[in-house]
Amino acid sequence: MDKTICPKFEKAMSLLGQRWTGMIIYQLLKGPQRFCHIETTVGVSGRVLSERLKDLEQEGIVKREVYPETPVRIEYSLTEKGLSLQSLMKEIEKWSETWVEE
Amino acid sequence: MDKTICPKFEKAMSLLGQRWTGMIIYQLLKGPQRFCHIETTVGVSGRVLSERLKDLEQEGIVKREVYPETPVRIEYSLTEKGLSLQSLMKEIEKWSETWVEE
DNA sequence: ATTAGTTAGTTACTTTATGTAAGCAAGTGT
DNA sequence: ACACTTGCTTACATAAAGTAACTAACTAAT
Repeated sequence: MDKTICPKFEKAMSLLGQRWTGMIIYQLLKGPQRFCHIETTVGVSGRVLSERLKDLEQEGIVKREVYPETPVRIEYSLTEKGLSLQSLMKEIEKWSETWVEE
Repeated sequence: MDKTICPKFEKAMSLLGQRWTGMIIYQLLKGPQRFCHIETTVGVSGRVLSERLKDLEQEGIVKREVYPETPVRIEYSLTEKGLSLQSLMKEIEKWSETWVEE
């Protein structure tokens, strides 16, 4: 029984284990989308969504692109690093299908 | 682009996406262990650990066993449902090794 | 018999995170 | 000028988490 926990794992967990972060990534795996669409589908408040997207951008997981249309369109999408979380999300999906009851 | 999110996935996420929950499960995958050992290795406060262990027991993920020795020994371990999270944890580990820098 | 030490918590209080709802900037449409 | 859009931010209220002291139940030592 090891006394210590891998710091990389710990960092990954402190990211994914944050409220809403997983749901936001899961939602973005469906394709690039704008702020208010994530807000309504995920059910997170704009205040927190804004915070999370900034964190995820900082971590290189999410990319933000501005299209100066009218009204302005800003699209959030996953980077390579973000997309690499797909198999992980699939695992959670699989687990939930087997073990979670509605 | 789907408008809705699978409720089972959502429930799994609200569990695993809770602060400390992932770390506690990860730690318990190393084997059954007692309260204060989890507390120190994971670095979670006793107050929250107590709360989480109750939730996880309720969800059927963690099992609590009392050994009336001196001083009393109480061991927490994973149930079958809890152990089934191993591959998921391995995925997070794998991802963190590839993408997280210390 | 009193004092100290053990584990597994709980309790009261403080700090941090999140929710809620209103407001703002920058633009178009009427 | 005024309403309407998106993508936020701000101020304030509530919920969650951290901290440290305390308790229960027992042993071991003084």
